[in-house]
Amino acid sequence: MKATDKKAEQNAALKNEIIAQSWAIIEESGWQALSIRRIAEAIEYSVPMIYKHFENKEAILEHFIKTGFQALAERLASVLNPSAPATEQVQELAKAYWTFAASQTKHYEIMYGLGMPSCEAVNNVAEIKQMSNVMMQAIQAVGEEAGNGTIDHYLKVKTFWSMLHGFMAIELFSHNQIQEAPTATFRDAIDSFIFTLINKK
Amino acid sequence: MKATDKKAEQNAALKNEIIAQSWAIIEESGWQALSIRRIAEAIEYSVPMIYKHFENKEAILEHFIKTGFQALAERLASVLNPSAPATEQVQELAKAYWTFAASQTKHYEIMYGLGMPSCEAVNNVAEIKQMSNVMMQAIQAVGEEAGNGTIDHYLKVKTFWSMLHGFMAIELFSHNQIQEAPTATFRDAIDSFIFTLINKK
DNA sequence: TACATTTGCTAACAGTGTTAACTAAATGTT
DNA sequence: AACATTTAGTTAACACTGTTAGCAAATGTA
Repeated sequence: MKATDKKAEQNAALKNEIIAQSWAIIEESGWQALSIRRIAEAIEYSVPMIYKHFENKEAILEHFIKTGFQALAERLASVLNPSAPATEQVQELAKAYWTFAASQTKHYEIMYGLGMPSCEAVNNVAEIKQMSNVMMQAIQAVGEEAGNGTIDHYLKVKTFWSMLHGFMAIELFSHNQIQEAPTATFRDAIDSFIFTLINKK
Repeated sequence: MKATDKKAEQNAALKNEIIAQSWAIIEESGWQALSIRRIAEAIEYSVPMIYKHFENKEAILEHFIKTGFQALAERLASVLNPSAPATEQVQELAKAYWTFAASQTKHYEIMYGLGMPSCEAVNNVAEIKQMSNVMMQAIQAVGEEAGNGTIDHYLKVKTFWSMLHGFMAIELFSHNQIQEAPTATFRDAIDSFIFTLINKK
């Protein structure tokens, strides 16, 4: 079975090459510029070879949606420091979210920019659930630390996520890019959000 | 000059027809499905006729971005009732924003979905400024009513807008549509935002 | 060596935005 | 009325796009 293994390896290698070259194109020219023929030229294979590894073009972009949310979820999880004050953790999460969107803007654009078309996949994307779990953890911790048991955590996570993405979208919309460091507006909004977690209504 | 007037009228009529048929296509199949040839078929003219009235396809979509923000700004302005309590006005604005996005989802998708490509135009779009002016008015009123002079209104408008759009985007992202009435999550978030306008820090 | 399978390609189909070059009709001028 | 000129509208092409059917060459198996 050594031969078939080698084949499988070569197969996987080509698939990785497709992914790598696709990403190179996206990084250079944006995801709108990704075309099957450009990929084919980059991997130095003919067009139909790509369809041996991906059902269609959308599947390639979906791959980047998935890895994007995966990377984001990991980044968020990595700043979750249970020994730090809970409110600080939420701030760190927000900061990490901003930094991800700012430094991986091309990735962020695919994740939300394509968005609606490939929506069926969204609810099944485990990475998104993972992300919201991380948020949930931090938000819950704030509630507990403040002795505030009346919070609807699910509701707050959605609000948190909406706020985070809202700022990113408007930032992209207005300036076509996201500056490196979170703005005062953003930090203020996050602080306000945290405030609503602490204070019982 | 009657003859040239008639020509101008016919010209405008065809332009309107292009817009109308384009919109019909978008409403039926989404803005991704809009193509020059489909428009040409619908207006019963040949393809190059369209280029007599619009520089390119993007210009047609940009037209809908503009009219979209115009309609949104008008809707928001129409619920601005100076004799009502200021906080209630902000709530009404948020509700109106939601209702617009829910009832004119195709329009809303073009306004933000295309977004990044045609970004240069954004800052010049007077309709967006008009929208933020309406928001500014209501937010300012809350601050005054609460005797809170420490608010940075510009900052709060941006936060407000980011929150509103953030919710719409996540709603579209998760369910591919926006339900008719604002969710409890949304109303709660808006109330929290208003809370930060009232309370001095 | 003869057959079967895999590997990869060419070439096409149907669609896209965009434009150059043309015809036919309407207009203006003598 | 006859000619010139502008205008309205067309056809047909170019250079792309995603996708796939069919074929040739290389490989593995008997």
